[in-house]
Amino acid sequence: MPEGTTKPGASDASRRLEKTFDPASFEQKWYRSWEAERRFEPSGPASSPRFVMVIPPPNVTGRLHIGHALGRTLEDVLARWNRMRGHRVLWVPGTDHAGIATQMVIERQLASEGIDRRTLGREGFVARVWAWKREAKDTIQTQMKRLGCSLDWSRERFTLDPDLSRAVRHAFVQLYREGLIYRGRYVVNWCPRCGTAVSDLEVVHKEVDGKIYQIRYDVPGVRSGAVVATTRPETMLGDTALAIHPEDPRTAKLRGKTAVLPIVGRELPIVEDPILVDRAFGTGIVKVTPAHDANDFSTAERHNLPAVVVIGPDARMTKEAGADFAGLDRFEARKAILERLASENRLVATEDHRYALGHCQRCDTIIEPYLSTQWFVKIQPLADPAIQAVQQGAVRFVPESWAKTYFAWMENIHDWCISRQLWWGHRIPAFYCENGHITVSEEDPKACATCGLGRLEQDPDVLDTWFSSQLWPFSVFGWPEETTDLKVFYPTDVLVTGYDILFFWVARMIMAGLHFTGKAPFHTVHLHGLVRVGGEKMSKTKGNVIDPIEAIDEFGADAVRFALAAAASSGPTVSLEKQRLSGSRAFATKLWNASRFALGQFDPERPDGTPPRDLELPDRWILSRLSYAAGEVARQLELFRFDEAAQAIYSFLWHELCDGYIEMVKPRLSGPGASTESREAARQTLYRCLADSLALLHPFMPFVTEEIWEKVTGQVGTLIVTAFPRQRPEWSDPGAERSVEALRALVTRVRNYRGERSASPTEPVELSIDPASAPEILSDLRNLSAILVHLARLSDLRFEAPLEGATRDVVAGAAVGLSLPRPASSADRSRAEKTLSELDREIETLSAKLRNPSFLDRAPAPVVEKTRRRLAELEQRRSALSGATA
RNA sequence: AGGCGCGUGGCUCAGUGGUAGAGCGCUUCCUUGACACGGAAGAGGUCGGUGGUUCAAUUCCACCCGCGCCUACCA
Repeated sequence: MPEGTTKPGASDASRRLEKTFDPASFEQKWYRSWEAERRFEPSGPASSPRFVMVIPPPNVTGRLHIGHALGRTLEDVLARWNRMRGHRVLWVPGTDHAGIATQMVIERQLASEGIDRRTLGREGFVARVWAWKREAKDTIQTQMKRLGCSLDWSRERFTLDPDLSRAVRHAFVQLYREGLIYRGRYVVNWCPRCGTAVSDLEVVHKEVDGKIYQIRYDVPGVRSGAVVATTRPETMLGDTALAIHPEDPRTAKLRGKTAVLPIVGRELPIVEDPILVDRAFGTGIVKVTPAHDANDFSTAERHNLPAVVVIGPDARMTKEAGADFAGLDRFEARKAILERLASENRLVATEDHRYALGHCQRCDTIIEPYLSTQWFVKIQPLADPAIQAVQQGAVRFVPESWAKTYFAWMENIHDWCISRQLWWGHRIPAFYCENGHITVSEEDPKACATCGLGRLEQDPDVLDTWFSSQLWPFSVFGWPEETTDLKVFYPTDVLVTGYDILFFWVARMIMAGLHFTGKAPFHTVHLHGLVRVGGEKMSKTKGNVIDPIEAIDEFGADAVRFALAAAASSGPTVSLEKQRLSGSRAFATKLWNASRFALGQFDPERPDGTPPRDLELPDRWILSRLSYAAGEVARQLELFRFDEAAQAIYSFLWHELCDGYIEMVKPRLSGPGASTESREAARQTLYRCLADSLALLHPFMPFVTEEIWEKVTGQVGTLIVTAFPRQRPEWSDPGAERSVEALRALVTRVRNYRGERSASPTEPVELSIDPASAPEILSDLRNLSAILVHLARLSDLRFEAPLEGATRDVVAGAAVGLSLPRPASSADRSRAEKTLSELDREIETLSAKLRNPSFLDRAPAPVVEKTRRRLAELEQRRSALSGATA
């Protein structure tokens, strides 16, 4: 096959598209072009509205997954759409150091080399992480460029950059001085494997099947002693009291007594505590282990009880646990203690028990509540304004149902443990002198602020990674400096992210933004769903992971983007199947081929897309539909309904433009009988539809639309800044829509009739339209008769009452007769009878309704009227059809 | 335990107080000068169950069943 057989006048290669659609051949070219033309930087007059987003900075732990691709696609759709509607758009890129997650990645790497991070030392280890970070950042950047993200790379940031680190330090110092950061000894969530404290949010609760043990403690003076229940017998070595409810008659005899801790022999006061003890549960007696349970810790504070740490940071029993158990792992200790209790006859009962147990979000190790000195943010004073901001509408969630979840969490929020016993992150700016004083300051202090001692040591710990992420919407612009960028681009407009980090990040950004800048960091939060495949979370073990780059290689970036946007409904899951990807690629191919056809019509002179005055019915119809589609895309995008917006442009382009309009006008474009004026009207209309479709689709499929745009308009790389098409009231033409829809219905009816009569598509069918029917569309139908004959492949079309023997029907209000030059078979007749009985059923339903007095009485008049009309239509069809079969 | 959400054709999902929609898949036909990653026609659903409100419920309410997710200090 000779490539590109030339048609007369079609020799200009710049106006031709290759026969095969190959996205890889142009994607990178266009991204480089946009970058070179600095299209991703905010531009346009300062008076035009701005649209600002910050990227949720991906962790520098590795590669982006398909979930990132979803979020970035939605953001890019918004960025490109707003750019095209004339906004000054800024979308800030960057990455997150992701303290614990990244440190773990490197530790795993080291482990595979047989190295422990401690042998490298803190500096050596951190240097190694930095080297990794540079690599990971490049990978991530390349991935986002492949996806087409129109991020302003000149403003790229990293949470450990010097200026962002300064923001972190400033925020810490400010909160400390305001009394909103404090240091203290409390029970925190401790991961023994990671060797660090974690926040409540980093603990994943999972149901486990375990046992609950009842243990008898001796109580001098009470023969039966005290039986307590526990799921964690190993912690009993750290008991410092028993607790009962002050109003529980069952345990009244224990009041004021002292119990003896088995094995250890320690005397335990029996305290009365209505908060800790639930009268309705178990024996009504609770063991109090202040060092290993947060509730017990606060109980101990209320009653002035000591805390004994019996499990160390490595989850092994401490010296305090006694010589028999010290050094044992916590679960080995449990076994040993149970054996001892059993041998002492103190184990009263062992029952199966299902309960929730905290696991480390990162490594799945069972979390140990651990008494240690940590830094905390006092959160209530920050949470209150953040609650109000959402209540008062300064920040809104889309979908709005997330506000409920937000409130529920914010209203029961606990202080935030922000210190981490890690090496990778922002070091806590607290310095200790030998006298135990703390100096907190933005610059490294030379001497203790309290006693002036010169020898200071900085706190070895780092901050929770989210402490810096919460500052992201303003730290990227140079806060706390009053930079120009901060003034111009903050607060931002929209934040797009998955709902899984609503608490981790979104809520904290709102709190931090309000506290540090006095402004909510964005007015709208769009929370999208999580990507699932076949209803399941993607996981490497299930082998259903879709890698975005592999998908782009296979289907093209535009198809990946379109599939993601089209799948992004308002629900909590975004279901992505491979078939969706191939379906989106087919759509891109369809656009490609339709454009090839159109380009063939635009020679030798390129139309300018100005529809002439003497438009014909199909032209007016498609422009009316185009205008509607343009309005619909914008309306849906306003609502963050990316799926509906994608659907609107999809069905216009494929079903109306390609299947409808192009097929209707082919004879006018290339047929011998068409007049120059008629051809010109079709060319201009086709050009307008194609150019506007490219623009409407560009936010979703930037590469292929830019590629075709060049061929269609002759402009290179300008689609990205072309005005987004708007709904045009002057193009709205309900009359043309009605007539052309009627035409399409007639064509379908004829094809359908061939099916009923088992006729081949080429068998001649005669159609007659009764001129007495449907007077309002009759003249339009006469105008459209050439198209009707062509599309329906009619052998004859007459505007007269149906002939004897024809199959009668009513289509779009017009009484028609259809006939083939051969008699109907019995099969044909039974099909017709089936249609009739279906009609009868529906007629009966409707007339029953209209016979119902309360329906007539209470239903609104338009509904009754509509029902009447529908019934009349059905009866008309019925009598037409039965006339033919009778 | 509480909260939120979901249960619609084979699959994945939209949607609405007035006799159900899309994409994919399936069946049949069509290699017609843009496109077989295509065109045409078609089959396929008591909208989880039971009650209630209503002239009318897939849509609103209650309860139940099933499935997710989030939050949670019941020893």
